[in-house]
Parts: sequence; C-alpha cells; structure tokens
Amino acid sequence: MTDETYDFARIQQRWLPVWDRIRPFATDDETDARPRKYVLDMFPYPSGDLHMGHAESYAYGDVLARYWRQQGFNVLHPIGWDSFGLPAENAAIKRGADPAAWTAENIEQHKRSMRQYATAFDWDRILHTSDPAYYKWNQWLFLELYKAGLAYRKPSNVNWCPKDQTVLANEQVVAGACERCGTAVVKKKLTQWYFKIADYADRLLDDLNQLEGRWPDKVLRMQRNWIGRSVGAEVEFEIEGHHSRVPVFTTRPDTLYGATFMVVAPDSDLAAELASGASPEVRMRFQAYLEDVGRMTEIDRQNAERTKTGVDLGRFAIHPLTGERLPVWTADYVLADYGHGAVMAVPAHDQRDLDFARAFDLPVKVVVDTNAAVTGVLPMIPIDDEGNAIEPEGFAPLDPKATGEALTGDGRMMNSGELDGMSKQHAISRMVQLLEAKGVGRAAKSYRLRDWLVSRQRYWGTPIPIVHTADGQEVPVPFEQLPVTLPSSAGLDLTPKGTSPLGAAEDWVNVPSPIDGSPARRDADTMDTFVDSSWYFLRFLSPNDDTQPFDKAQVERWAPVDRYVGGVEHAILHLLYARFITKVLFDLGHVPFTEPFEALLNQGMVILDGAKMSKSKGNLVTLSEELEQYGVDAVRLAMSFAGPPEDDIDWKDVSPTGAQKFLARAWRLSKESLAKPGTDPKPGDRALRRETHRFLADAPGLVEALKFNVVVARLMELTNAARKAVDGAAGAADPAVREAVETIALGLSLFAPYTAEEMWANLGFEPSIANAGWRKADRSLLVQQTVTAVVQVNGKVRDRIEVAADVAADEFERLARELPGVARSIGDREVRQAIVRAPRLVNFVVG
RNA sequence: GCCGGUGUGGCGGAAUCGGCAGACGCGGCGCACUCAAACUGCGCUUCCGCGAGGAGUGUGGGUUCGAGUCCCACCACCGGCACCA
Repeated sequence: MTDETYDFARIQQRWLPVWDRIRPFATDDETDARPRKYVLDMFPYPSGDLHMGHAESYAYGDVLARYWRQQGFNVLHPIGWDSFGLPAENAAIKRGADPAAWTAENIEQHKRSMRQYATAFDWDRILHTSDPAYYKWNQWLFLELYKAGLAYRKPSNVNWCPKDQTVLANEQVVAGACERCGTAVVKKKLTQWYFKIADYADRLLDDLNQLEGRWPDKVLRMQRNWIGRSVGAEVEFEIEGHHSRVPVFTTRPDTLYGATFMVVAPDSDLAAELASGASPEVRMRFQAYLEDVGRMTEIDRQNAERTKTGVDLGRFAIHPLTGERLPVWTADYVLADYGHGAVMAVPAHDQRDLDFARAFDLPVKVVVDTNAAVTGVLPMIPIDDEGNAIEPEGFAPLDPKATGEALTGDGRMMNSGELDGMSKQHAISRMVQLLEAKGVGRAAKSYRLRDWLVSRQRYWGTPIPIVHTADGQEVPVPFEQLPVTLPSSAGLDLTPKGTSPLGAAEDWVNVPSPIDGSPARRDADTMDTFVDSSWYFLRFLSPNDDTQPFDKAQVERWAPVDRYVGGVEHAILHLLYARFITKVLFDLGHVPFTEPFEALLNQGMVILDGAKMSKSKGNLVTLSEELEQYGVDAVRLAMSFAGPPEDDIDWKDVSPTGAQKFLARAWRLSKESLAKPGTDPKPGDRALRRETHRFLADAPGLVEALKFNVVVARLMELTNAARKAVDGAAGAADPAVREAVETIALGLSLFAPYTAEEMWANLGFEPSIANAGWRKADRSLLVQQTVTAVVQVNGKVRDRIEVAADVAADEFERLARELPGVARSIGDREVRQAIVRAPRLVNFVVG
C-alpha cells in the first residue's frame, strides 16, 4: 500500500498514539478562560462490546462536542459506565463469573473500542457506578433523602417480576410486563423503600415548560402524560358503621347528584375494613374475590375488554348532599393506589361505572342533559348548501342504561338541585364551593405518577445504608461508615429467590446497632440502578473527590448539562428520575439549578430490514466488523449522513462504502493542493471561495439545529466544487483550493476525526485539528453580483433570467415580460397583475 | 379508548419566511481511462410523452398572485399511555 491511496487502517494507526500523547480533549486546566459547554452522552451499561446503537449515539455526541470545541468553547465531554444491574448478575449465575470481574472486563473492552472509535472523551474523568468510590455517594444521596423525609418504607402491593424475582418501579412495567425480560408482572404485598417523587409531581410537570423547544416534544409529552395531573375535587362520604369519612377523588364533581353507588379497590385497606364489618357470607365472598384478583397478571388486568367483576360489601355510604344511602361495592376496576382507592360511581356519565352498573343492575341517574344547548355557548346548527338549517334527526334518548353509552359530554345540569341549568364548567366550580361550604369536600388534584420504588432484591447494586434493630427501628448508617461495601459474591447464592442474596451473607448482614451496639441487621436490599444514574452527571465534575459527592465550585463551573444525548427509551425512566433528584438536591442546597439537562437529543435506533436488531432474530450488524471493513470514519460519517439524528437508521439503507469513497475524495484533495500553508486566499478562484465561505457561514446553524446529515451533504458539495476547481481552470495551485480543502478538513473534523487529522497533516499543519478553531466566513464573498430569477405565469415557472442583484422592480418586470418562454405562455391574454419580488421572482397573473 | 406524530422519486433524505420540488447520497444507465478489469473522473436518472408539452409532495376540498409548507375533512402507518375515577 503506497502513500498515494487512502488507507483508513494506516491512518487510524498513525493518529491514535499521537492523540494519546497530546490529549486534545482534556479539561483539567483551571485557568482556561474560554466559555464552557457540557456535552454528555448517556453512559452505557458495560455488557459485551459496543454495538451499533452506541456507535450512533457517540457519533452524534462527538459532532456536538467537537463542534463547540472548534467554536472556541472549553468542552467537557466525559464518559463512564452504569455498571450495576442485572446483566452482570445473570452472567454470574449462568457462568459462575464474579460480577465485579465480569464488569471490569467489559469496561476495559468498552474503553478500547471507544478509543479506537475516536470518541472525544476526556479520559481523565471516567467513573463507574459499581465502584465503592462512586456508590459511597449513592448511599450519601439515599441518606440525604431519608433525612429530608423523602425516603421511606411502606407495605404495599408492588409490581413483582416472577422471573427476575424482584420488585419493579411503575416505570419499569411496560404494558403489564417486566421491562427487562417481558414476563407478565404480578402484584405482591411487600414492604419496600420508596422515594417521594409524587410530592414533586407539580414541579416536575410545570418545569417541563422551561424545556420546551430544547427537549424533543415527544419526550415532554410522554413526561406530561406519565405525571398525569388531573384536576377535580375530593368529596367525603360517611359510611354507616365506619369510624371516619371516606374521601374520593373525582374530576366531575358536577355529577355528584348522579352518584348511585360507591366502589372501593379490593386490595385497599378500606375494602378490608369494610368487609370485616360485614356479614360472614360477604366476608367469604370478599376473600375469594381478593384472591382471584391477586392471581391476575397485570396484562390480564389491563385488558379493557374484560367484563366488570365485583362484590357487594353490604355496606352503605351516605350521599353528602342528598343523604341517600348508596351501596358500597368492591371491584378491581378501581385502583388502590390512585386517588383514595375509592370512587363515587356516576354510571350515567362515566363509562366504567356504567358498565359496572349494567353488569350488576345498579341504578343509573342522568344529571346532565347532553342534548341541551350549553349555557353561554351558541348552539351550532348545521346548514345545507342553500344555507337552510338542517333539522336534527332527533336526539339520542338520555338513557345510558339502555344504550350502554355513558353521557360524558357537556350539557345542561338537571336533577341536581341548585346546579340545574348550569353548564359543566359552571357546575364544577359551583359544586366545589358547595362542598367547601358544607365541609365535605374541596378542590383537589390527583396524579398518575406514583412514588418511586427504589429497593431491589438483587445482589449487584448499591447496598441501602440502613440498619434494622431488633426492636424494628430503622437506623441510618453513620456517614463515617460509608461506603457500605458489597460482600464478595464468592460463596453467595445469587439465584433469584425473592429475597436479597445479601441476607445470606451472615458476616456482612449482622452488625451492631449504630445507636447502642445491640445486635442488628443491615437492610439486605440494594438500590434500583436508576438511583445511580440519577446524579452521575454531577460526579463527572469532580470524579476523584473522596470528601464530597461533587465539588460545588465545579458544579457552578460546568453544570447543568448543555446537551444530553441518548435514547428515547429513557423518556420517562432515567430522565424523570434525574429531574426529580436534581430538584431534591436543589431544595437541599447542593446545586443551584432545578433542571439537569438544558437540551436533549434523542437519537433513533439502528435497525436492520425494518426491525430492531437482536441476536435471536439473527439480524445483527456487528460494529467491530463494520469498523474492520470500512473504517471508523466511514461508519461514523455514514451514521451522521443517514438522516436526521432522531430518526431510526435502517442499516440496509446506509452505505459505508459511499462514505468511504467520499472520504477518499476529500483526502485526495489534501494531497493534491499545491499552495503553501498560509497562502493568502484572496487572489484565488472566486466561485470556489464563495462555496467555501457559504459552507463556513451555514454549517454552524445546521449543526446547532442538529441537521448533521445536511452538514455532510454540504461538505460533499464543497468537495465536488474543489474537485472541479482542481481539474478545471483554477488548478491545484490555486490558493482558493487550499482554502476549500482546509475548510473541508475542518468540517470533517466533526464527523471523521482520523481522515480530518490526516488531511490537516497533508496540508502541513500540526495536530490536532480538533483544536484548530473554526474559520470565520467572509460575508463579502457571499454577496452575489447577479441572481438567477424565476419568472412565473399564474404561479407556474415559465422561464428563468439572470439579473443584477440590485435590479429595480420595474426594470426587472420589463425584462421578465420580454422573455420568450414568458411571452409565449402569456400569449394574447391580458396581464392583470404582476407580483414582483426583486431580484428573485416575478409572477404574472393573466386571465 | 385517550394523547401525539408522520406520509416527498426505485431507496435514505433535502427544501430558515408560503416563492425554482427532489440538494446530497445510494442504486441504476451511459461515456472516458484500460488489452481487459478494478480504481478514478465525467454525464444522465420523479412520472407520462419521440417531441412540444403535461402531471406531480397520501386523498378530497379551501385560503393565496403563488401551497410540500397555512386551514378543514378523510385515509394509511408509527409512537406513548391505557379501567388513573
């Protein structure tokens, strides 16, 4: 192989050791006065080697990090590993590997691959979450929440994955199945640790407005839906023979007069209490029902087609306004952990209540006349082509019990005492006033978001830093004793069996109480790994500080993250948790901001033949093989050129060969350009200079708009223009050619670091091009003397004309009118109007 | 069911403001170089039509001098949530 052929393998070998020596992406200079940017890629889970998804994500993150660096910013772009979690543990169970050793090997493999992939990471700031030096601060964080009353333990019906034998957070249950393994999730009553994320629901929702335009709309919408704020009222009902009033939440307090029964969730404490006060027969039926419900998987439960089931508890609630006796039922369509676990059933105006009423022949009372015109709103009467009103065929009868259709729309209140005649909105506010005046209710909000279940019954995670004393007290492990390190996995049975394997590590679990030294036991559960990742972006700012989780001065220097890059699969998991923890840290005075990630880029997936790649489907594209065949730069460039970064990339549509050819074309230009470094480009070919400066002017806006594919296309255009100049009149010695090739190299430095560096060297510069700095566009070169104008007749293009850029409107119109194509098209018709947009367009309106 | 998104050549995609539809590339076709090929370079490539010309951004309508872009309705596909009261 000679020096005259583009040889990616040789170029890769040449530059890696150079970069290792000059560390182009170090950020350790405290005196660096440049403005700063923090670009962060979601850190990977270290299982196996990097795959195509990583390659895509890091290619994009690098474009941004390298771009800001060229723009004169001091850019922090660190990497680490989210190294706790199930895969390491499962590998341990399957192959008898030590999770710590398995993890360390994978991290080393990742590091090698990332280095080869030429990611612009600062290698002095790496971290991994299974490092005691990291999870010490995870435990610190847990205790901060605990002290603030934001971490607590409670017994509850939790999501349980029967395969992984562990609890799951709500966010980890997807369509009723375990997010990880796809097994149908069941409910299990367990005492578990929670973080009070629901207390932050309003802030998590409202602060999304700040992120508008900088986070993808899709993610904002998903978070809003997930938090699921509903506005309505709380209404209190007496229950005969029950010690206290029972509150229910409703979004339709206006329909309170239509409530004909009450339903409580079978797995709620209230249901158990009410059943215990009922007849022996009811108690038996309730027990049987509760067991049926408990056996059901989440997938079955979520089936909306399912017919309604339930049990009459034989108890009666008292309607707070009418004093009517309403039967109390229990049914699994009411959820124990939403609102108050009980609802007032208004079958006439709620489809679920109606389905239930029809199944058990309960009364239905209409209180909103949805056929009546709404007060304060002009009724809309449809009209036919002649403008005559079309008389309605006749309204559907207001008889939901017969039709099976609940009347959920707006209308005029009826059968509702003082509310009669009002519209829905009016009636809602009036009813809230009434309830408040009578002391039996109030305006209220409810959320879909539940508290975050953070304990897990697995080995490979951060131990929860709590000790349980013999008399049942929870005692936080004192700070000086942190970290509570994991015991060695040697000798422990890690097979999932429903309780934490740590409980069997007798030497580890039995400790003296931190209070009085009496025998006590460590909490044997570990933390959800989403706790680890909820604050790691702060640890990068002072990754080796063993006195504090993060250095405040460094936080002020770098945080929050300016651009976060990662997959959309974290839209409501990691991203919600990190936002929550940031707000907690703000409230506790640890950070001066409330949102962790200023801007977010969700890259799409790399798929093959329209389907997600997977080993089992056999449609896997192996990154290392692609890199071997086409080289790092071609793969990176092909990723960036494939389409908008947020769209999925089907690898069958991608041509790394095409990318390679383009890189070779660009590289060849750097070998051919003859002008010496520093040659004044001013006398050079003007047309090529214009192309060069158009690129310099446009590329920054395109990068910032994340249109990487367009930037690459523009680089290809500039390369084609330079090729033509070399082969044409200008020739290889023209200084404009050198200027263009330098610009191509600079542009390529965002996408193809090896080739760019090689071109830079060919052009006679020292490494590293990554820090060479962007060139400023010369605006005067962008001004055109003449413009190709378009001439339309009735909006259709009929001809084109070259005109002076400053052509006067009347002159422009006259020239356009005389064009042969235009004259022919107009013929002898009269020109009624001419729209003139000098110097770009004339449109003659003829008729 | 609720919330939202997307429909542009054979394919991936481009088109700051309503103003040349299809940039750039893949694939295809052709030419030059070569004994031949590879490489490379150049040209053509939305559809119909020999051509002049006509049609064209999911479908139907509307606004406008002018619509891929704005408005209304519909169709198709995709995503999120899902008995959340």
